[in-house]
Amino acid sequence: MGRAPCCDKANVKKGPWSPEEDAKLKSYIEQHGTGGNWIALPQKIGLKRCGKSCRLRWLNYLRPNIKHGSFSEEEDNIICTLYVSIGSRWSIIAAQLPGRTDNDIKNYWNTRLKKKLLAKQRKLDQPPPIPYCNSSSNSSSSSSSVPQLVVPPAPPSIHDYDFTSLISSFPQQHHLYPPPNMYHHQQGFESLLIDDDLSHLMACVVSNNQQMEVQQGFYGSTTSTESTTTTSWGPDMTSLVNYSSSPPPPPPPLLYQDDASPASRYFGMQML
DNA sequence: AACAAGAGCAACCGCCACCTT
DNA sequence: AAAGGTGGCGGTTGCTCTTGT
Repeated sequence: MGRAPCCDKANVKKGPWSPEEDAKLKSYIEQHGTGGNWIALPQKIGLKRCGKSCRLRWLNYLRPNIKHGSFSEEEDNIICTLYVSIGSRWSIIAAQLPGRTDNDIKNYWNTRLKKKLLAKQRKLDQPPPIPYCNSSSNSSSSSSSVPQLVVPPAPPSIHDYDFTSLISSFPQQHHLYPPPNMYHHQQGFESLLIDDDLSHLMACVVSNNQQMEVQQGFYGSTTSTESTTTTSWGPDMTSLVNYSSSPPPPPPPLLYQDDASPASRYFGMQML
């Protein structure tokens, strides 16, 4: 059975709102509130609009203290930082920017900020190659603790993301969420860890059998002669890395302070 | 001046979670 | 427990304005 529409589509006006409609809606809500029922509201005030449309118009345009106009550098940084850590959770991002709506931020990201970041990244010099460790390689059989380096056929460029500038823009407290960003998705990464001096990178990938594997390497200015190591999680983290069909549910956001240990400075994984 | 392409943004659509009955 | 109603959200669309040719 199909879902009943929230309103009579045939008798509902669509498209841009007129100043009269705005005035009606604004005046009513300011005097009476929404009454807790957006669907019934348009009939009450004689608007031929869908209740959802009224809600959207109020939240995104009419409600007091809405901030219109260009975004500041600080707002840019907050949006970028949160996008990297939580993805396109626009309502959560909007909650960190008083006066901005999720729609505004979403539009801003899609039309400008994304391009701005890409342009910034293109300006970066050719980065040094990232050493990769193939976790399936037989590195443990070697007497040396230095594993064999494997150059992937098509090495993903971590420099597709400007982590340095993103991390430098972090506020005092850091929100941690598991969702990967666009880059992670493209490369199959589930999460990334970068330590304090930005020289070491740890990436979690999910292999075909849905086992999570860890690759660790060096990043940035560290000399390419440094080795990488295959890492396995400690036993207390097994539940995080051994799942059979679907990723674990996202934990609530965590906070850590700037003086937290380097190991805690990571994206996407909850510290245990 | 006219047209095309691109950018910006308001609004819509459809899905999902939660609540109520 | 199941079904229906509503709010909330993210993705997408399409209109308008600006810029380039």
